[in-house]
Amino acid sequence: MLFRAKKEIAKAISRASALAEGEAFSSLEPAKGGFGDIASKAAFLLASREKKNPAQIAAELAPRLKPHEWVEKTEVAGPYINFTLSSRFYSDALREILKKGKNYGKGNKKGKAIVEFPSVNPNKPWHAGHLRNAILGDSVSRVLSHAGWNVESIDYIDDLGLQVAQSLWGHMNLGNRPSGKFDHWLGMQYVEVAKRMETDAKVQAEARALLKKIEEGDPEISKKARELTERCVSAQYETDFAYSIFHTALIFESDIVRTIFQEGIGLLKSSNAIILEKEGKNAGCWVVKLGEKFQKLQDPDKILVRSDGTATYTGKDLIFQLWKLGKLKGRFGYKPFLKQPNGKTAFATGGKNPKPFGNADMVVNVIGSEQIYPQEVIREVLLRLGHAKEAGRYIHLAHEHVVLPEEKLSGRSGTWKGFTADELLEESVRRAKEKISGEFTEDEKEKIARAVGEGAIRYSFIRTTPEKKLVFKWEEALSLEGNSGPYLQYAYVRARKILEKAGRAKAAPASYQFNAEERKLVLEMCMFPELVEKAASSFRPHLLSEYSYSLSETFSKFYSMHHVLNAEGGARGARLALVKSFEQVLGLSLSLCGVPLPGRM
RNA sequence: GGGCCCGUAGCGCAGCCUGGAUAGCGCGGCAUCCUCCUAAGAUGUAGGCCGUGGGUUCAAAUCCCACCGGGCCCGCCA
Repeated sequence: MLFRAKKEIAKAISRASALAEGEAFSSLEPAKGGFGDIASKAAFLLASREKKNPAQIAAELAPRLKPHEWVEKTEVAGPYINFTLSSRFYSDALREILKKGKNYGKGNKKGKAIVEFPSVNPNKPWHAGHLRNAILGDSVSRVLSHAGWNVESIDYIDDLGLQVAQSLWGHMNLGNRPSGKFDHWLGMQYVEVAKRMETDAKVQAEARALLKKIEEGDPEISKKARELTERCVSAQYETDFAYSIFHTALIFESDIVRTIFQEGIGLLKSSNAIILEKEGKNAGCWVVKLGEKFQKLQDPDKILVRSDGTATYTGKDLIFQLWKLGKLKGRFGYKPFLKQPNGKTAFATGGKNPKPFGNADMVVNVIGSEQIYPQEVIREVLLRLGHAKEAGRYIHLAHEHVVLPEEKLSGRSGTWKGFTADELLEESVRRAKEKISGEFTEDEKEKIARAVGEGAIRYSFIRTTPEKKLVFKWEEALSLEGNSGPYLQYAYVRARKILEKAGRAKAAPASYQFNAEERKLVLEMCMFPELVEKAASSFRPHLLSEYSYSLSETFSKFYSMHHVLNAEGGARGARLALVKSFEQVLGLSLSLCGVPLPGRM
């Protein structure tokens, strides 16, 4: 609706000036406080072209504009031409938002996108850092989906790493009587094994031997390792679910090795993207010669296949990415793995059922920024394999890490203890519960605190841009006031409460004259579709958390200044329509950020 | 040696892609507002050479260059 209004204004400007409609359209921006609703910078453009004073041009141009019934006022302020939208526009806009309901801001169909996150090693609980990755990945999935992509959220389970071998060693030698949540218990045991490995050569040798057996597919050891990792992953996913983070499929590395590895290696070797090094320090390895594009690297050759025939991490990842992009014929067999609270089953490889997963038009990998270089290598190989289009849609969504004020979060040394995703949520819920005043049953309190506690964390983790390091402080992460998740939830609940008491909401009467606070609220709701598109195309869900906050702020102000239920005449109907659409839009926006909607607060 | 990211109020952040009207927000400080759709709220106020120095431009927090601080990367580890 706002788009159409801008289109109309652009048309009018174009008709009255030398600007093309497209230029006129891009000269439009939201007007700043007190200057109407939409501002045009067209005069600047014309001024530089005609070598005239922009203010003068604006003054001449404005009176000749005959926009549309949606514009009620055209004013000049220096070089700016400011448009004030009419009440007619506002009532039309409200009607449209209400009509579209859950589909408001929904984009056109765009193909399939695979989003990969968080790929945590399956031998420890998630800590705050993994949580940031997962929240980012889940939010991006939600946003892309609303923007029109068919999204598959995929988790890569590295069940062949040394970490798993170490945990298996611990399981076999340090006792296997888990207590408490399995991933926590296993994680603590891993810390112990890692410590021993540093000092005890025997432990190291035995763990390495186990790793070899796992990699070779030794029937007994592989089975044990798989059981261990699946059990750990199941425990990790309880955390996943507690934060409303969901997946389509879990791909185990052991299944990658079994199913597509040889084919992938073969494809690479037969291409001219990588070559077999005959001599020098990399003799016997298959490498990508990065010399041309990565000139200043200390070593411009990246090894993908070692001289013993095994693939490096980047080599394996490359093959997996080729599968995601539909470049390999091999297909995984799946089994239902976990029933998720959103009603959808998460599948895991290692079963017998075929599934149409993979073969994506776009790949988004949510991985720490320390992996920028290997991710670039993969993109470069895609290019050399002739997949230019795919390389363009191979996105590394790089993010910085969560650090503690004094140290880093480390799986091996156990600094995560006290900062696991589970402990964060528990503490957050506890703080939320403490704050609940009103008369609620214990059960209701628990429900509210769950939603608020979860919302506080999801919001605080998503609101900072991914490229910024996040120093974890309890007070900030779990903030319940001001710019925080609960603030948004509170605004939502207030709107809901009004609607519950009001009965059926009707459309705004066409003749109603909207006041300043009402206009601001509608205008902001009109921006939602544009925001969804922008957040999706830039892979920045924090744009939507910021939007949600701003929208809630506008609503809170409206709420404190104008009554709805006991408003007189047309105002009641108009405001109810306004509140109803606010509840819809904020609800949508919050669900895209993964902030749960509480029933009451 | 080279590359990437960050640097905006006491603290935590948004804005930078796509340059324009007084640089926004939260916490903390101070001062107000609950007989009224729940105050997890609203209002006001103090607080900023937008890291530094150059350049481009009619116009720079925003674009370009150099530098300074902090983090990360350049492995036959993952």
